[in-house]
Amino acid sequence: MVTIADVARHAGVAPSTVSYVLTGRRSISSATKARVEASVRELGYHPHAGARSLASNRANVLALVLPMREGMHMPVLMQFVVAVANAARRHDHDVLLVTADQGAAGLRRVAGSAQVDGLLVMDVEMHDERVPVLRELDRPSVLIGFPADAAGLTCVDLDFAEAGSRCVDHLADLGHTYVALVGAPRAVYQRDTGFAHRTMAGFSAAAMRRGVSSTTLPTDTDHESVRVAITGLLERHPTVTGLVVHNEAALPSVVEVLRSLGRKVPDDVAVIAICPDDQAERLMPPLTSVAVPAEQLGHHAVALLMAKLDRTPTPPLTLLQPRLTERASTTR
Amino acid sequence: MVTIADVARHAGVAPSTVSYVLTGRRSISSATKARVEASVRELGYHPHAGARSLASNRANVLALVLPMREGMHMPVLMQFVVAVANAARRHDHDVLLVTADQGAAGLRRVAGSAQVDGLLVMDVEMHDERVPVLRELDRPSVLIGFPADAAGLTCVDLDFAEAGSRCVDHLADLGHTYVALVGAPRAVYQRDTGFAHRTMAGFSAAAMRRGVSSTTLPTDTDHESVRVAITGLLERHPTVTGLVVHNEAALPSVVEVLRSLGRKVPDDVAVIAICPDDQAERLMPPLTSVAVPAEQLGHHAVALLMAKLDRTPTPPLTLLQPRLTERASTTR
DNA sequence: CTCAATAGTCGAACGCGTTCGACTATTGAG
DNA sequence: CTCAATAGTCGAACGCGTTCGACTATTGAG
Repeated sequence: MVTIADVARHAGVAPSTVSYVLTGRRSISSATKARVEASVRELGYHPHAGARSLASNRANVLALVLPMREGMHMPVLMQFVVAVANAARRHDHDVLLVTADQGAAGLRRVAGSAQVDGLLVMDVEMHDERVPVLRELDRPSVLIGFPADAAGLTCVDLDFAEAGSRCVDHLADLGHTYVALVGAPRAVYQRDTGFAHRTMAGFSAAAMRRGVSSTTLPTDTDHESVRVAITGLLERHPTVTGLVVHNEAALPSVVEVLRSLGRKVPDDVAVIAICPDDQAERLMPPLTSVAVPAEQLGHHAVALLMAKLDRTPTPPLTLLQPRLTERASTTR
Repeated sequence: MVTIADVARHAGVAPSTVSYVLTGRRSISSATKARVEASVRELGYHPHAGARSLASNRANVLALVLPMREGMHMPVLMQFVVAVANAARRHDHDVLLVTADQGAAGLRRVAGSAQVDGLLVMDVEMHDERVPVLRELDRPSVLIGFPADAAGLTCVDLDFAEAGSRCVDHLADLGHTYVALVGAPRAVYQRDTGFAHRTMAGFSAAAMRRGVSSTTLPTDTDHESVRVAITGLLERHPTVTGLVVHNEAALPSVVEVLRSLGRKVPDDVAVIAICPDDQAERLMPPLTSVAVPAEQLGHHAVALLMAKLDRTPTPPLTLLQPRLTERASTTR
């Protein structure tokens, strides 16, 4: 293994000089800098991460804490993970995975051992056992999603209330007077998942504001449950002409059930989904949708965490604005 | 921050004794051990990861190298990532993410800086630029999937040839005499992705062996492409009565196109998918399927890598056997 | 031209674990 | 009972970077 001493010898300078070239913490003459950089390249030198972390008190690693529960929508999750890893690299940091089932102890472990400089916590719930732990850690963190009590924390998320509201506005603009929200499985609401609640709140508030009638129903993801739910919905509320679906996994079934009931999309029923664009595009007809901007969220979360590491002040709460894309499921 | 010296002082022993209690590398009297462990708990001591890595030459971190290209199936990927992270924890290791776009340089960086003890490389292609790099690294690695030249490497994967073959056998057992493989997008075959080729080879070989006619076609994932492909297939080969679909993203569209063409599943056309169970269950009718055992693959890959770290001999090639689950799409 | 400030470089100390050799006390074989 | 082997513990050295203080050479202000 090549050490900084080898590089120093090769370049004819002191080890500390090599360090200053690499970290840029003191000015170095351009001649020396060039010589050292050539030696680094020639010897294939990579600083020992452990030694660096020990000496500098910086690991250049961020923890990415994955969601607690199953039933998360995998594609969005994965997009997010990749976005975070890439954004971190652009800031010269790596990403260490901490999975759900390690719980709060996992956070204490990676922070306590100085394995990471900061933490990114995904899919935070309203009453999340990890939130108080984050507060007591000596390392900065950024939450994706936000808990009931966000005091002293930095949170970032899609503005789901605005997403729900935007969907209703779009339908109201098209002349619909009775709209329904086909939501996440009941369990998601029961465990107080913030984003599901916020979508619903935005949806209902916009319906009030626009003077359109509205109803909401939680929906499981298996085909039979969706069939029962949608059939029941249209029986109880026969004049509903617009659906907002905030349940990625149930989406294909919703479309299929409408067809089997003889309801044409968009002529009889207009449909808007809150889901990734590629999924909306793949269905028949392609669905008007509001996308969860996983990549943008990931980048933003990393940027906030890096700012906190630099002790730059950061806003406690960032809400990304949703983007609605019109497709065939709402325009006749 | 609490150090080993603090713990030693608190327990009234030498730092080295604390180290021996924690690592178990020398025998310690149970009285001393208990006292040290109590001090560790009381002080909330976590060994500094960098110092440990520097002193012991072991980071207790594995690199997980994500796939090179887009178009991977996200849910399976994510399942795999989580399975790897959990399995690694059970062996007292953490997982560092290395994304595709870092390429071979990323592997050199994390290995060269001693940030990781070993590497897990996902979705290896037949001619993968990362393979020669893995060979020259001084750290062990395990590949998921396998390249054309696997000499000196350890690989693990689902036996996709057997998966393709199992599907044909199932259809042949049910009396089908003409079967088609609806495969991945053409691009996947063009870039020599091993698993797609192997499924096709197993499919074709089994058809020969069983004396059933067969055809294969690559398929893009958007609805329109699937419609064109399936319609064309059934026009050119009107007596095809069994489809094997190895393309998760196209699956909903395949089912939908068959319906729109008036072909009943399973009465007119039987369908078997190679896809995760939950997806097969969610479609209508639920599909007979061969699952990609992401979790099992993840565990196995980690177990192999840990064995290599312990210098235990490991088989160069491990193929996990596929499991076929019968559902409504093949039984009348 | 003088003196303070800055640029550039070095050497030593330090960060926090693990490991090695040495030592004492205990155990067990004969 | 003796002596070798083992169990248990300690202290020092070590791993490899970064950072601090010190020093020299150079620059720039007046």
